[in-house]
Amino acid sequence: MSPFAEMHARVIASLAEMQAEGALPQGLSFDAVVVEPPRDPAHGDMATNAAMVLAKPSGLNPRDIAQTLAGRLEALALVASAAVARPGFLNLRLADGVWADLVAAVRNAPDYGRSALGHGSKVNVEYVSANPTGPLHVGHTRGAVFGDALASLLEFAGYDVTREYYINDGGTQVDMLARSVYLRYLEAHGRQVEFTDDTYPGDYLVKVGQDLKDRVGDAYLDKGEQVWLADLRVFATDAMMVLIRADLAALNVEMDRFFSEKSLYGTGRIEDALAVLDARGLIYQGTLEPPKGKLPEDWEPREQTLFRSTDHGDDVDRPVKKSDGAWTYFAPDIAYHWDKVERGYDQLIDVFGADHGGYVKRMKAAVSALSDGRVPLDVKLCQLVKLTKDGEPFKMSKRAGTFVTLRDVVDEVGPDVTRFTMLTRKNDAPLEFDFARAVEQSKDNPVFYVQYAHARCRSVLRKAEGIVPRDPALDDTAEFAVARKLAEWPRVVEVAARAHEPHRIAFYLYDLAQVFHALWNRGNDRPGLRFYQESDPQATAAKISLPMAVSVVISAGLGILGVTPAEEMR
RNA sequence: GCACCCGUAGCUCAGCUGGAUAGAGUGCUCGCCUCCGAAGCGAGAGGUCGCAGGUUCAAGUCCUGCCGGGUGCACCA
Repeated sequence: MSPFAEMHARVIASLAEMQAEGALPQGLSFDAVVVEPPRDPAHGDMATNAAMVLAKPSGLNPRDIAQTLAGRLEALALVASAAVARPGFLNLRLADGVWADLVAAVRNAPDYGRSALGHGSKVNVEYVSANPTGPLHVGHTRGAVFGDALASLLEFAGYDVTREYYINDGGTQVDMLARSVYLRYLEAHGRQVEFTDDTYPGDYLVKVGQDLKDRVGDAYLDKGEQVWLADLRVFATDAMMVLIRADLAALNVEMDRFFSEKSLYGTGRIEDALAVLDARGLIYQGTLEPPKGKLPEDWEPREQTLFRSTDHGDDVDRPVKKSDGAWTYFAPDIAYHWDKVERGYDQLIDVFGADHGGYVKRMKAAVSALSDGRVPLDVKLCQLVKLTKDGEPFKMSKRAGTFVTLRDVVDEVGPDVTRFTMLTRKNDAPLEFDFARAVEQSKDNPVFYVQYAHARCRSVLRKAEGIVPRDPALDDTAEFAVARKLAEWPRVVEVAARAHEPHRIAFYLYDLAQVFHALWNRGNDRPGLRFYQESDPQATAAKISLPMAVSVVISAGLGILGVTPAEEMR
């Protein structure tokens, strides 16, 4: 248990005692009471807002509440002092032994920070979900890294997580892909071909065309679409999914499930999902108002089958069937989310590119309607990635020609650097990814800085191999600073998991690395602070708990981000 | 025209889902490696948190309205 969680429990217990003794009125909610690290370390180790949040509902002066609470907490062995500060904060300073105990407890506890927050509830995280029409590009890379790290984070926080990829293999873009492969097939037979606007010109289809030739020989030559289209749709998407899976593997992303859009057609799944909405009176025939502002040239009123998404927070109702009776792209998406709801998830998360922002409300409306509001859907939008090299824009791909692929990035800097760097920004902030800076070995490269801290820990521990750690005796402020930072880890995990924001883990690791490096640097001036004491195994035994604990937390944190901790910097 | 996201130090960005004197990196200024664990270290300057109201003990954080930037806006996916 982290010191913060323990102190929180103590504070709540003390408040309950005060209630029992009549110092506080009955019927108060303690939900808003928090124990957190103060911004300014001079205020102490922890602070609680209990007195301030209880002042109003209890009708008491916050100072009086704080004073009474202070007296109770000071009686605890782990509290060195409790001081009431101006607005009504209660600042706590903990006994030195608390921090030493924490370090001793963490040094062999790889599960430190793991949380029961999720209570094993089922979460489905859908990410990447790129059209199977080509290799993954940088935008997908960010989504892949973000989604994967979020999934790991939720696992670490006690959720039962499924990582899922929705294959958009049902729409017209698959016809385009199939025709493109056909062109490459003709090419493989030595024919001259021309790629039009509605085909994919990328080199990655050359091999697919050749593979097709190897498989069917000249059977499809000079034949119409009706002969080969259906076969090529399958053949081409299968080939693309092989490509995409390999791309994901290069990034160390492993999905639990690939869900095919195509599998929804002709099976009644879409009809079933819409029947659920219909049963709730949310499906009707109607004509939409033309959009305000600029009117599309070819706009004309058409009667369509509509989903009354406005009943669930959307701005306008959305068509599920086109005027010709075919499904819109929204219909299978509804069915897919209905499938997820039926599979019993307590919570759904979709990771989209920012260009799909306009899609969020209708998707939330659909899930809300399908689950009667029981299953929350959180949609995380990932902003664009701007690629640069030494500050200069970096655009062309070696492979795809028109766009930079995931492979281009991973080949250049490796999966670890790719992943960490992608998480050094909040998901909804644009990300500048500089190839040169990403591999630079300096303090302003967070990847290196965190890896370096871990490598230093491991280096010390290799030197001290065979020495059994003793309980640490902390006495320097830099040592306490590291211990305090370690104490924050479980809180960071929970806060990040609750907010669905894995970047918080990356920033925390940077902070931890920073206080650790600071302590290391102090060892320059004060040899007594060094972890490895050449001629004094006893002293070393007392010192190495700290680097052990730090490496435990950095490993765990990097593990969440999907980054391999470095044993040494080479 | 509407919706969503963003606006914080010269620059790139954090800010723990309402807490105390708003932080980090970089850049700038000054001081530090004949020896030590310097792919650096220490110190300093730098801010009307886009603007204006509102909510309350407390607002960078929540609400409203503007300003500026990005994204998306009937049967395409």
